[in-house]
Order: sequence, then structure tokens, then C-alpha cells
Amino acid sequence: MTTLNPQQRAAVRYIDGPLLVLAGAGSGKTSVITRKIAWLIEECGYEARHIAAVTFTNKAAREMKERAAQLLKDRSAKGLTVSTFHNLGLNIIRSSASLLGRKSGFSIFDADDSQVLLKELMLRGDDLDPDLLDMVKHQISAWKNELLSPQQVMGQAENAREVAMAHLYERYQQALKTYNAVDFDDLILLPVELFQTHPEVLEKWRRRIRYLLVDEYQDTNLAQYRLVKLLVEPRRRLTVVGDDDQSIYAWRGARPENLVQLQEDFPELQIIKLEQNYRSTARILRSANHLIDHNPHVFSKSLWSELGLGDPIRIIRSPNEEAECERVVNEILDLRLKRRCQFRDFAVLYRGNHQARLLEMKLQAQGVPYQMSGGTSFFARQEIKDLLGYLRLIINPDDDNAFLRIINTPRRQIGPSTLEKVAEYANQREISLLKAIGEFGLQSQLGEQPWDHLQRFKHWFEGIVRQCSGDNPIDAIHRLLDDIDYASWLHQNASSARVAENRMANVLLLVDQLRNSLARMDDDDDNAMESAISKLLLRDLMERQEEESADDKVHLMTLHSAKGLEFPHVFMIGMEEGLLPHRVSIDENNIEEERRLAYVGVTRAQRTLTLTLTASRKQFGETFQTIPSRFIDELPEADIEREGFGESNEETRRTRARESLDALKDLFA
DNA sequence: CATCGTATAGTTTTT
DNA sequence: CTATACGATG
Repeated sequence: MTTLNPQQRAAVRYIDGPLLVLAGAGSGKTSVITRKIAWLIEECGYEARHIAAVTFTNKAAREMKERAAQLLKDRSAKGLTVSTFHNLGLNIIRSSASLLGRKSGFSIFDADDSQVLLKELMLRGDDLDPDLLDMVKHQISAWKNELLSPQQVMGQAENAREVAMAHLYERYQQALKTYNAVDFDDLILLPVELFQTHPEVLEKWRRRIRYLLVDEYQDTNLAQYRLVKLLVEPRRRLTVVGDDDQSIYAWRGARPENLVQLQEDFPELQIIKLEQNYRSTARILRSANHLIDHNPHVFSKSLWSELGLGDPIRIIRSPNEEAECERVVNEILDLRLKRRCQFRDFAVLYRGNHQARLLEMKLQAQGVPYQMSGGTSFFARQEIKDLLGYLRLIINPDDDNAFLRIINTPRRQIGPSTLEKVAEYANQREISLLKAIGEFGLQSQLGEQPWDHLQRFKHWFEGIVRQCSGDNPIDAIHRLLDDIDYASWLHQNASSARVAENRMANVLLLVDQLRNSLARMDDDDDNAMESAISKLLLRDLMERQEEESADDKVHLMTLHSAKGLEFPHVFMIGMEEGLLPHRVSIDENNIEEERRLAYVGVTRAQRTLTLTLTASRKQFGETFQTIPSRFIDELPEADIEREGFGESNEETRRTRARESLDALKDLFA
């Protein structure tokens, strides 16, 4: 076990009141949290089940849980809560679902589900232009994160559009309730509402959670802050760890000012700074400090390290994005040999997920194993959404969204016109679609064929549901896939057999994860299936799978998902104006957050850091000249090494040769 | 009701 | 340029 430095030790041992730990990048904040958990249990007499640690990502939660369990030598870790905000919220909601107008088995709508629902409501309402969908969904989410109810929003609406949006918000919330569903924002919002309206429930949770630790505190939004505050009052046994320089979720409602707010709300707040970095070389750290110095600061800190000077930061400019990706791959292969390190020691970070596509191609071309985390996730895939649709409907017959998703997948000769009538009938009777197709009152509304098709589906589905509530739900799901001949359906729709098989493999993987998840749960849990599916919907399980199979592979991920991680060798690609900082952020004047994003990227690196960019980039078929990111100019000149910038004859010639070669390639392609 | 075609839009991050 | 959405046709 490593020894803690004096600041870390103080942070672990201070338990007399609320504590804010300002932890710079790589300063060992996870150690502080896990060691504090152990300290509370071993030295302060807390039982594990009375301690909760909350983070933002599943990944962080898992790592923390693992490290805590290690420290406690799997003795007393049982009952310890280490989870994401959303997961904690889910558990709170589940324990009092009926008070919130939900029944057990309620669905969790993801961003797509919410969008589908909102669109539907907008089309039906027709007082809002459907083109505003993007704006509206963002607005509603923002309201929820600000804990504003539809009524409150209505009260402060200033024009017709705002009234219409407030109205839509209300209908949206009502629809979720009708569908027995909650969306991601509700996972925080509803617990707060619950606590505010049912003090006895709050009291129960306060007795349960007697010490609360919050990680990445700078990412909390108002709703999350309120939840924390409700839980820790009046005893105020709270430790939060954060770094305002790593706040990169303002767009999601995160408020770094919560760090300051904390001081006002808890005047007795103690603050401890962790400034020693245990991760990066001096050059990397100096670059990071230099970069972030261009931002204003609430709390100033200066990171230092004892790990030696290290290599200069390399900045490589390539003629175009293809060359850029090829170059990165070559650098990885090269470094791997020179430094005798493994593929897993490398990470390539980028601003947007789409940047990974080309990279993937080039990695594949060279046979370099890689792993993309986060990515255009698993859950955006058709096949996964199909299966989740079925699963959701099995545990929640009111989930009309799920019903609509799967009713005609694969084809059951049940089309839009039929569904229109079903929906109308269901609406009038105020029942769910699934229920509606079982009622004879509907029969007269439909032709003979559509009715028969619906009945066949209904009987079949009821059989599946019945089998699912039996001893072996996994068998039931396999039967389901068998019955609908899903493999054939995929083959029919895919461009190639390979793609189809891949998709089927994804589906089976998901089922397998579900089985594992069920096996891990208590046998006496009646709601095991529901819990397991919730886990799926909160996107926990598949990531877990990724990690467990993460052997020796290069890591590919966005700058956002890289937060909290570290790698010996880091590449940041696309260091151009418009990409990082992103165009939208430039337009909206959010340069500071982009800079923090760059800072997060830089501080992931332990040994070497390479930034790459292109001279020109293709966009919508046209080629544009690019401008190097302003952040490059914000690095200390003494610590960087540029390549591809000089306009030496030699390089220009090579570039030209390269370009004409590419042009030729295009010509023949 | 399904399939095929054309038109059009699209710039970012996540639980 | 590509992915998706919508509309026309079979």
C-alpha cells in the first residue's frame, strides 16, 4: 500500500464536518476517496452500508468499488454503496415508486426514447414547429436539471413560444407517467421531489446514508447538488472531491460554481488542496499548467511532479486527415518497439466520436488491436434497441414506446394505419397499446387481417412473458429470439452476412450479460429481472464487458470519456480550430470549457504526449484549409517540438507529392 | 403494407 | 460525401 502525502492523509482523516478536496489532475483523488472509505469503516466505526460514494460514470464507480474492496480485503465492504448519481437516483425511485406514480418494472427512457416521444407530442400538438425539436428537448432537460416544474416554467414564460414549450414539458412529463417510464433527468429530479414532499422517506435515506462522498464534484448540476444537500443535512458528513479545471459538462447543466456555493451553504467547510501530481512528467505537467493558466480561476493551484523532465510534447501536422491517422498508427507501432511497451499503454483521444471512424480503418489496416469505449455506443445499434424494446415491454406493459419499436420488428404485417387505429382506441380508453390489442372493443375498428395479426402477436407475447416470470427468464429470451427468427431478420436487412452475424453476436452478448447480471443477484430478489434490465438501460453492463475483455489494445475515446483515466502514451488528434475548440463552442464563446477539455486530455498522459493536426480536412465532400488550434500556441514553447509546420522545400515537396498521390487514388477509387 | 428511390440535412461532448 | 427520412410505387 502506498503512503499518503500529508494533504492526502488530512483529507482522509478529517471527518468532523463537510470537506472539499481540491484535487488537481493526477493528484491521487481516487486513492483519497477509497482510503477514506476504509478509514471510516476501520477507524471510525461506520458500517459499510451507511457509507455512499457517488460518481458520474459507471467506469469510475466500478474502479472505485474495486479499489475499496481491495483495501478492505473483501471483509467489510459488503453493503457499501458506490454508484453513479443516476444509479443512486434509480434506487431511491425504486424504493418509493408508487409515491411517484410509477409501478415496479418502470422503463428508463434514453435520449432517443425521449426524442421520439417529444416529437410525437409536438406533431400532435402542432403549436410548436417540429424543427424546434432539438432546441425543445435541450430546454426541457435544462429545466429538469434546474428543478423547474412545468408550472414554474409556465409562470415565468415571457412569450407564446415559451408558453407552448412549458405546455409541452407538462405533457411530456404526463406521458412518461402514463408509459410508466422515467427519463435520465428524472433519475435525479424525482428523488429530489420525493424527498421534498415525503419527509419520512428522506428520513429513511438519511438514516441509511450517514457518510456521503462525491467524486468529480465540479460536474454536479443543481438537481444533483440539491440531492446531495438533502441527503447530508443536518449532520453534514460529507466529503466532495473536485477540480474546477476539469469541469467539462457545463453543457449538461453542470455548475462548477457549486464548488463556491458549497462554501456559502456550509460555512464550516474545510478545504484541502492536493497539488502533487503522481502521474505525469514535468514537461507534460508544465504544458498543462501553462495551458490552463489562460483560464480565469476560482481556486488557484499549481501542480508539481517528481517524475523527471520527460520527453518534449510533439506536435505533428499532416497534410490531411488520412495521413494524420496513418501517422498516429505508425507512431504507435514505432513507440511500441522503441519503448518496449504494449498496445494497452496507448490512448488516442479526440473531440468527437466521428473522428474515430477513420482511425479505426487505419488501425485495422495495420492489424493493430484497439478498443473503443463510449463510442457511438452499443445502445444506438438497431439490434440492441430491438432487444431492449422486447425486454422493456416484458417487464413494463405500459411502455408504448417499446411496443411501437418492436410490434413490427420483424415484420408482422402490422403497419402504420393499423397502429393509428390502435393508438386512437388506446387513447380514448386511456390504456396502453399492449392492453388495447387484447380488447374486443378494438376488433370492430379493424379489418380481419390486422386484427388476426395483432392477436397472434398478443398470444405469443403473453407466452413469453409467462415464461419469463418463471424459473429461467434467459431461456424465455432465447425462445423469443428463436420465435421471431431474429437471425434471419438481421441477415435480410444487413448489407453483408458478416454484418448480420456481428449484429446477432451483439444481441447474444447482451443476453449473456443479462444472464451474468441475474446470476450475481440475490436469489430471493423478486425484481431481479427488473434490476438487471435497469442496469442495462443505465448502460452499465456492456461497458463492464468491454473492460473485462480489454487485453492488449489501444484505447480510443473522446476527451470527455477519458476523464479520470491515465495512459503512458497519449495522442490527441484533430488539434485544429473548429474541432478543438469546437466550432459551436467558438460561436457560443465557450472557449474556456474547450480549454479545460484540452487540459483534461493533456493531463491523461504519463510519459509522452503527441498532438496531431492536419493542414486540410474534408467536410461534406469539400476540402478546407485548417487553422491550428489556439491551444497549441498556449503551450510552453520550450517544451514542445513541432513537425510539419516549417515550409521547407523538402516538406512542401513531400506534401505536394502526397497530395497528388491522394488525388490519383481518388481518381481510381 | 413493404420496398425502393430521391432529397436533404448535417456541424459535440453523456448518464 | 453519407446517413437518414420521407414519399412514391408496386
